[in-house]
Amino acid sequence: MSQQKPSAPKGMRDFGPEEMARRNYIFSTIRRVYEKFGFSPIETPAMEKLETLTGKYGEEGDRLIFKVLNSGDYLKEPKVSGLDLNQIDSKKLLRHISEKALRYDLTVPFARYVVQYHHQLPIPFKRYQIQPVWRADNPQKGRYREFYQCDADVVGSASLINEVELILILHEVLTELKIQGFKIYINNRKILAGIAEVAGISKQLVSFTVALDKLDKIGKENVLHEMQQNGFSEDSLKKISQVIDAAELKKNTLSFLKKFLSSSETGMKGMDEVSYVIKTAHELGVSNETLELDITLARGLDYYTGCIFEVKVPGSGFGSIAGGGRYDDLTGIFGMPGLPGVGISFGADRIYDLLLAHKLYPSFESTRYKYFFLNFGETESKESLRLIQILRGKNIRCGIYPDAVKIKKQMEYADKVKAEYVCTIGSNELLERKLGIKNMHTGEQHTISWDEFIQQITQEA
RNA sequence: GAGGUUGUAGCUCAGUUGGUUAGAGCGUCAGAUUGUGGCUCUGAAGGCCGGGGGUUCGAGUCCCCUCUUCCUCCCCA
Repeated sequence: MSQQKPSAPKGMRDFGPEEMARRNYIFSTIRRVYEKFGFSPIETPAMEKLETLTGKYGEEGDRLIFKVLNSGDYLKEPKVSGLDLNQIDSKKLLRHISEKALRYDLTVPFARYVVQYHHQLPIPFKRYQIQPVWRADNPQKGRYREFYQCDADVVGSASLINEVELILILHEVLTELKIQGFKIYINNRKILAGIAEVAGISKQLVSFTVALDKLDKIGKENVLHEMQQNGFSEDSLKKISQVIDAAELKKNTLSFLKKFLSSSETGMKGMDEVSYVIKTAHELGVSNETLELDITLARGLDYYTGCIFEVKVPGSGFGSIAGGGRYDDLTGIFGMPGLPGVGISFGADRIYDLLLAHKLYPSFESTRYKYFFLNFGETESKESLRLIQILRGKNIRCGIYPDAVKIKKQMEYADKVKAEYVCTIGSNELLERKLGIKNMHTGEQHTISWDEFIQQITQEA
């Protein structure tokens, strides 16, 4: 190769016409359901101020935020900004060279939006947002550096009806996309806090949930071992062990937890919330197999405070395809406390991969042209264009080959773009005010006059 | 951030222990067919073997660095 092969940056992709047809199928399904449930669309910019984003996603999350370099020569006058290059680490340097970043998710920009425009928003405010987000993660299966999230959030209402409705949305979208065997897992941060409280490890809540989250991957023994290494007492481990046993049995988990958490006010509140949500969703048609309490579900985002959801297709080979949860004080960080919120997000790119791997797409036979005109030269093409405009006036997809090249070539092109009919106005047809029409499926061909053709089209339309 | 893996024609890939002029299929282009696609046949073009450095008489092949692909951990959608 004489030149460097061009390519998109690491972890970022192009989408051709075929891929766009499939992606739009996913987006339009999600959008349709969101709107049916009364959500309104908004968009926010690709970049936010760096300070808006940092500290919301945990330590790991902060590392994965794409920072955008300031414009201008920021090293030119270091004294002005108080920058001493001789004694500075990269963290301190960052503040001086970057004050914008690409959004990491859609929830935090939305919280910023709500605080900024709260005076003109109907509260509770239900919005949906379908836009790309960026994470400086290492790409791998189902993981990209640029991917689309499809969020729906309700702010300004603490009612659990919102949780139930979001579950109904998850259920409806995934059912419409014909995804078999998806499971909505639900948990509540208050339950996790309650368990930690009863086990006497409230202070190590994070390391507790991180270890517990790995249960289905590494098993009970290893989870307990990891907790032991983190310095949990024997007594604590014994209690946690009981919880794990109950969780793995998946039978009477609810009644066990109600007993186990009876001494914890927070834990009991979490239980009440989850019980209500599961029961109500069930009454509204979400089956028990689809919606399940999973007390090992933790989720990494720092801002969740109540119910948390995650959707997986067990055995599909893909990670979670949707997630969400309640965040009761996200707007407080931006100076507006007391505005609760809850939301969900579909990972469109993972759904895309999953539908592709399981061959779940309907066929998108998109013929660009119903009538495709060949180009025989200047005078002939003008007549073709006149007819084409008449057709377009009747909302018929049609067009002409722009150059008067060899007919064979034009035919090959018409075949490639899957035109239904090819129309010819050459010198012969021009003289007789006629037009050749070839059906590209059957290969049949006939000639009719221009007037007849227009008449026929008008009748069909 | 840690570990592994991949890179050869537009695409998918061969290329033996280092040894002449790096191959195939598909695609592209031209012709068989002067105004008609798919099928067939004939022919042609197309490569600094990801990039840089090194070992060697000699490197697609061995060594180092870097980028990239895919995967695992971490974390996540």
